Amino acid sequence: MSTPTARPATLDDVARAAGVSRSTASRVIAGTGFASPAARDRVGAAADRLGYVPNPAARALVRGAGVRLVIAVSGEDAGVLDDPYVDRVVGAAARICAPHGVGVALEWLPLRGPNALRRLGEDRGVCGVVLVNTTHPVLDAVPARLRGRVASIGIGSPTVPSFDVDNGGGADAVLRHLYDSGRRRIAMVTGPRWLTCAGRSVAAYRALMRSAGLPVRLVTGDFSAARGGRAALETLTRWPDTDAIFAASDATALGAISALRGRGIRVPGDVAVAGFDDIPYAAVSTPALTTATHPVRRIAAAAATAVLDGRRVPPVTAFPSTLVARESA
Amino acid sequence: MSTPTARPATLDDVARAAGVSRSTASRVIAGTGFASPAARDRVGAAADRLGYVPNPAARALVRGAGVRLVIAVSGEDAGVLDDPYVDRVVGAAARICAPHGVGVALEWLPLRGPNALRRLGEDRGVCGVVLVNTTHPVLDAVPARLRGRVASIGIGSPTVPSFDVDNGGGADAVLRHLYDSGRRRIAMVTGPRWLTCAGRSVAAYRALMRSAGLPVRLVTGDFSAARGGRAALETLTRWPDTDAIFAASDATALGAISALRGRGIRVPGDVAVAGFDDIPYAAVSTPALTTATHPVRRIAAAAATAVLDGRRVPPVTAFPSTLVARESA
DNA sequence: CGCACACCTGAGAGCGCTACCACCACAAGC
DNA sequence: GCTTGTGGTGGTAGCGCTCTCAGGTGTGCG
Repeated sequence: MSTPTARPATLDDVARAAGVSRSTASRVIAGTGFASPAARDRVGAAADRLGYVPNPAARALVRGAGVRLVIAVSGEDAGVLDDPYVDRVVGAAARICAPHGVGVALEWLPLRGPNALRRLGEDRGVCGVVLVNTTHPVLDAVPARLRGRVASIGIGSPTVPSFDVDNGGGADAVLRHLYDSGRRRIAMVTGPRWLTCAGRSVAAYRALMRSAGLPVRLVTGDFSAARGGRAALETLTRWPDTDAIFAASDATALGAISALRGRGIRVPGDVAVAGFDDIPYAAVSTPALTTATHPVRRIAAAAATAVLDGRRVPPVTAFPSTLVARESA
Repeated sequence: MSTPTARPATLDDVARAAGVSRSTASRVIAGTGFASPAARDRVGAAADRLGYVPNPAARALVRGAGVRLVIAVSGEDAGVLDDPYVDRVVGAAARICAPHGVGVALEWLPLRGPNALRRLGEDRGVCGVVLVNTTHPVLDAVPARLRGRVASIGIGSPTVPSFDVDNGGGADAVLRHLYDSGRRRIAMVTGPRWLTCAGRSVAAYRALMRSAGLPVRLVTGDFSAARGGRAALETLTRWPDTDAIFAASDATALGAISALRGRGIRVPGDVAVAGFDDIPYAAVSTPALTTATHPVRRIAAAAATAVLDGRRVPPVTAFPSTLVARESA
């Protein structure tokens, strides 16, 4: 019923208890190779009885596998690791990894210096890397050992599969909603300029403005609420007749609404504001935020799964984004 | 400058390159035992040149150390893992663990069945556990192998150190603010009933109400926005003259404000609403949320550090919580 | 009857590392 | 001279597991 000693059971203990060799026990536990039903039953029973859990370190050592999945986040400085978005990615990945006996580590990957991935390549403890907000130089410098064990949330490359929300589709849905509700002077507060994947929504914005014959009004943001507030004010200063702001993130939108309210500008009365992400607080903000969904957890889980499985996956997986029309636009 | 082969360098490679034995190289790298300055220099140089990174699996195997820190979250069901609060804990822990070559895994620890920790005790891959929202039965069933390698965010026990925000102090600061601004019919929406640590703020509420001779109006919540909205409405139904609601979390407060607004009740005009946590969105909500700080990341980082170091720490570490007075109360 | 070909099993090497132990050189003390 | 350190070093046994390889026991077939 319980382990005789304080020491956790090893495969040897299980084999002895089941009356088979370590090899056979290993085969049964790992589910590889041949094993008679009888042996299978006895080993299974012994493992249960002793509460046997394989030692992932030993397993990783002999298989050369690694025990750690690294979430590598690029950005200006290590402060990007303090982002709620990054937290959600890490949380979702940590949940996926747990049953595999794999842990998740969070590191900042500087934009300069493509050698950062090299260190992770040398570290045999690393079984895979999920890149977040990365850039092409990084994608092009994947060490040989990590080939096929890297996924990217955002842009990808021929060798690194990409997982992301359909930025263009989501932006398009929001912008059309803005247009359909009569807005004609629509400005956009973007994500950081260096972030290529954020460019998709900007492209959708430009395309729609052009096809509708409307002016393009772009202000660079960084996904943060603080920057969103400043960007909204800047927008109204440069183009006072703006009647709608599309923010690249909900945080930005919330910051914009707050700043606008501080200036006595009504939302959505004077200016409609829409975001992107549909964070949990979007539904209970005042006014309730109109936005497009961004299934961060599902994206992160898919990226982690791809790395863990090491299977071939399509080069690009885009998760659909749908409009959530509430009150702010 | 670079590894000659595609295979990452091993300690043997370093030793050979430095012209010393593997033992000496190990001593220098691990920083244990004697080593002459000359040997130290040569090994260090060789390690740099080869880009040597120790294999954490091998190290863990021989030291019997474990490579994974498990964040074990208790709650009604596995859905608690989807909480932004949990995400922040995991993010902060993952950041602390990365330099140690340790990964973080996220698991749900059912409230029933104290044997859940037993499995983690049998798993030699687990180097420590951080309990979140746990209960006494779990704390009293720590397996021998994990003794001294468990920390709790929330309540602790004689053997498991506790790290938490000063719930009582934070609640007290918010409630006094409510009282000082003239509110006299103050209701509270609590956290889940089974969560003992949440009881501290309830105790502070009861104490203040009693000493001020005010009526106690308690409604049970669960920290969520949805429940917060329903709880606020319930409060106003049961006690229509309520002029302030203290919510045990910002999400709850935001939900309450949203629901109140839906009923045409003005915040803070008719009812003041205050939260607890000071989440990033509290500053940009409408009205800006009055709340008390809750340094989740610092708490999680401290808990992870304690587990990683394995050093003795004080049984209780309470992080101060301060009032952030904004518009909602 | 022998031979191929399943299916199944156990011995044993070895993944990369640390830690124990034996050893060596040299200095100090009787 | 011999002992007793003291600082430094290398040999080597394993940590717990997987996986290859050499067998060993059946069945079907020429």
